[in-house]
Amino acid sequence: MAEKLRDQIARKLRESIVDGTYPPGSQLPYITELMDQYGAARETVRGAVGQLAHSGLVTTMRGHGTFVRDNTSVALAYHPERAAQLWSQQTGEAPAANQLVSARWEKAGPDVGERLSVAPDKQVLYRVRHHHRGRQVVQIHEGWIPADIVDRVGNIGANLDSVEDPPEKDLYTLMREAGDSPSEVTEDVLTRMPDPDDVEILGLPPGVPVLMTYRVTRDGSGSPVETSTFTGAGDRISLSYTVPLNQK
Amino acid sequence: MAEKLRDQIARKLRESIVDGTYPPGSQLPYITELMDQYGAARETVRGAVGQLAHSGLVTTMRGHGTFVRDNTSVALAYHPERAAQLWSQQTGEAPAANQLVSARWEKAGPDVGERLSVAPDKQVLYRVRHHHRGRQVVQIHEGWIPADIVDRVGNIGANLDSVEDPPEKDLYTLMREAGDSPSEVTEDVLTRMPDPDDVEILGLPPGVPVLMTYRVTRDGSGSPVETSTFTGAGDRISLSYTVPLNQK
DNA sequence: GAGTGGTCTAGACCACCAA
DNA sequence: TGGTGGTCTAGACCACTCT
Repeated sequence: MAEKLRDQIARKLRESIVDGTYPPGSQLPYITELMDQYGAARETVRGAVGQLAHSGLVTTMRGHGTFVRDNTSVALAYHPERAAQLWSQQTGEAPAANQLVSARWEKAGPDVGERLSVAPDKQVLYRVRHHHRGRQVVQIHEGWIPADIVDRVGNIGANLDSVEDPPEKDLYTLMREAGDSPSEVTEDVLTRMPDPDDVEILGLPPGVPVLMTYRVTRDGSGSPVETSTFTGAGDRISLSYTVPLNQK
Repeated sequence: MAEKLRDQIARKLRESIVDGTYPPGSQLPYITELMDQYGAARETVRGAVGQLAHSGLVTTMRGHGTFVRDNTSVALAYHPERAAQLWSQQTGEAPAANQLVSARWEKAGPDVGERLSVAPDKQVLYRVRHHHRGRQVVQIHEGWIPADIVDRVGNIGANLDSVEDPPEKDLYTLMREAGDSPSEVTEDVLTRMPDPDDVEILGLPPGVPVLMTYRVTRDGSGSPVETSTFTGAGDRISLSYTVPLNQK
């Protein structure tokens, strides 16, 4: 079967982008020009451009035109080993800001309960943080801590009433001081398209997926002391892991 | 400003999906029914359903209807520590198959050269593998090995002519036997939307991103012995990392 | 005001599937 | 054969930006 007109337009535009005819930041022909060029109707051309937009290749700006997106810079890298400051820029800039958005007690529920090895009806401290870079949120951090850990660590509770997150000691340091030393983290990484809430909070353009990280932190005896879910903006986040290999 | 009709239809359908009115696997109303229900034109309804499809929530099947996708099972997990067998199913099934697709000598180029710490014009062995689960490819593995490593390891070359990948010793084992023991891997994880090639090879439905993993394997002295790029199907792949934390 | 992309329509025709 | 979703059209009107 013949190639659809819309797919053909999209393919040729895509080829022109990857071969450098339209470098990052440059402007694609106007929709009206593409209509003339391919003898296609408006909605057909828009469908073709829409394919590129949903692939994250271009961005459309009403009143201006269509522009090639620059996807070369995924600046922020997350290293689990450095949970203390959580963020390090690959360029060596300062860590990203870290804002506490909400904190409350709730039941663990089946998912979090399994990750923390506690019963689903146990109370856990649920906290949400937004990691910023400039004014933009680049990652949503949801964390759950069992009640007995909170009791021992104690001053986590001080954060409950403060929305502004001071440069306090991080959770891992507090846990060590309380005797619940975290010694190992396991992180499962997945990807998916964002839901409307993610788009809203992270300010995601079309065609950008999110990185999901499910973390469980354990103490020396293997008992979970904390679990977290991270939702990162796919165009601004990368994760970095360094793992030793078992020698033969 | 009023909510667009298309967005309104999409939002209500989305809400009906998440609240269980349309559970995974169930069928959404036909386009013609939604046209009547909302008094909207065909293309408007299709745009709304298209939003859900691009979010990975539903799948449309010509001649049948629109169905809610089941995204609960991301069965395959990748553990870098177990590079020997590369894949382990969370359910404990056998590792996925591993097919050598191509192998050839080429110049490292700037990107691979930097990752391997060799000059861009140095020759490297470039190999492509497809990781299968059943008949489907779930991950594309591109690997680059410097010429001097290949010389010492030697029998990597045996794979050059074979398209079927026998259950041979894996690369890490061969390297250890040759004295180039890999002792550490660094993996950078990103996500993006697939390009048409990815869609073709991985058989990706609309609205599914890919997981990109950039790996560098180093020996005991910190010299790179291998680098790889993994492109994983976002609906069938997860990565799993376990990292020890530095004790205070 | 002129030009951009965004929304929406009513209708035609095509490709695929089941009975 | 009848119903499904997919493609494409020609045209109207809207929202936004710059001059």
